[in-house]
Amino acid sequence: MSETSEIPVRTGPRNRRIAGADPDKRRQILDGALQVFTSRGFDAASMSDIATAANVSKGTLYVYFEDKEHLFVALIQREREAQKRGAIEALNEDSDPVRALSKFGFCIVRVINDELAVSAHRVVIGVAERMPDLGREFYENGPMLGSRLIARYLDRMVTEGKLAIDDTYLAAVQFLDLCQSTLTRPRLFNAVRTPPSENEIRHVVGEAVAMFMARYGVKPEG
Amino acid sequence: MSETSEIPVRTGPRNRRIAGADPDKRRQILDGALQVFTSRGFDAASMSDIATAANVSKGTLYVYFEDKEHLFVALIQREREAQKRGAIEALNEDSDPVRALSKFGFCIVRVINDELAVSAHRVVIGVAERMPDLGREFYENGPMLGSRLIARYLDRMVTEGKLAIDDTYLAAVQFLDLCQSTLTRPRLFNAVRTPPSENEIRHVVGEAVAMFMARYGVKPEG
DNA sequence: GTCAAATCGAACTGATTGGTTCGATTCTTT
DNA sequence: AAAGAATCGAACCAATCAGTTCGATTTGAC
Repeated sequence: MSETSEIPVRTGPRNRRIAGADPDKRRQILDGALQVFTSRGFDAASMSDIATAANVSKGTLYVYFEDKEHLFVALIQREREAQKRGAIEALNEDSDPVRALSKFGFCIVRVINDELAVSAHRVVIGVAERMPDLGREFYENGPMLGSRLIARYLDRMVTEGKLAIDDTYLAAVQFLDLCQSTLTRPRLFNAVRTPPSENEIRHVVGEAVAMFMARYGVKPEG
Repeated sequence: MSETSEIPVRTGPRNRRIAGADPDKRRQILDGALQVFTSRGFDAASMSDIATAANVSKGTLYVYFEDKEHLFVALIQREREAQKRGAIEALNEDSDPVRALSKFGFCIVRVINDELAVSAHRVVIGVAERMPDLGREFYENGPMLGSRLIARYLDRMVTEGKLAIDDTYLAAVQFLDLCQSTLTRPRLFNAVRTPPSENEIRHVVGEAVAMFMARYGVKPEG
């Protein structure tokens, strides 16, 4: 499940690397696959194209990945993992909700609207009907995880009396959705071809925080 | 652009129907196409399967639609049109923002999370990279249109002094996103296989309205 | 009932693709 | 330098699929 990104460098007899176990080559293949999959989608991406894009022979491709679907899954997991790391380190432990939420919202919205991330989203959603497990896994370890992270932070703020929230998970999702209002959806549909500027993001996140505090902030006095 | 759903019944000499102009047959084909496209996605859907599902010969299929892509576009436009009609009639003219927003939110969330609508969303997003025009068109005449509708209503409420909003379009999108928090995204990724219950929808929409009013409602006094 | 046109259906074409094979080549270790 | 394994690359196979063709059959206006 998460033995994806860190493959130990296995060696065979006589201390020689085993076929399909070179992590650099693996990365190289995944990079090529990323290009092709994200620019054409799952079905229209041909294995030959991927091999070419990765500067690898088709034979080697199949030494590293047993078939197209496994390659795709491995790729998605790698990307998801990268997002996860980004998100986790973005949630700093600022004890001021406004500062913490602003910072986190900004970071995560920027990541989510990045070219590659949007493409990956599109592809996963596109195959979700035929590969429900992949869709669910991606969702649970991506968006849902981010929400849970924020929810935990909100829990703390509630016990510290800095926020008044009944359902912190719902509140977390609300916040994340607000941060993306007008930004992410048009990108998903490819109606806007470039990521939002940092200023746009800052503005929308600012409004999100304002709305969030209007609802869940504790009044200065009773 | 929107001559899609109402094709006049053209007739040829001797008052006979022209090939590929029977609206019933056209509907029949689109219905079959809907089944196949939504259950398999654009690429994996074969024209033969569609012909079978529609109870129509492949030859006839190609009489009515010049190729796979045109068929798909026609189908998406029909579905989008249906959604549009649903949304427009849902926005009643209640002068109480809480009631109006609750009603509208509920209706639109139910429509959006319906089985077919979600599938259509998935497919459009999935091909958005290769067919950007379709994606944009679908977005602008779907989600974006809904937002604009609400924005107009909000404008009115603002001039009537019932709400205090700076950017009504942003507020509209925020509201729609709030209404879907925790509901639509997992459905898109197929992490939740059934539409939310009416009670769930009511609850989330209720929270959305509460949050919206906390931010944009005018204080009773002061 | 007749006749023309629409539809059927079933075979066919040409192109693409996932996946395999295998001898030639390049690394890497000793 | 020599061997042994990974990699290359280019041909190859079987399957699938978009789109076409055409004679047989149905339909509907007269």
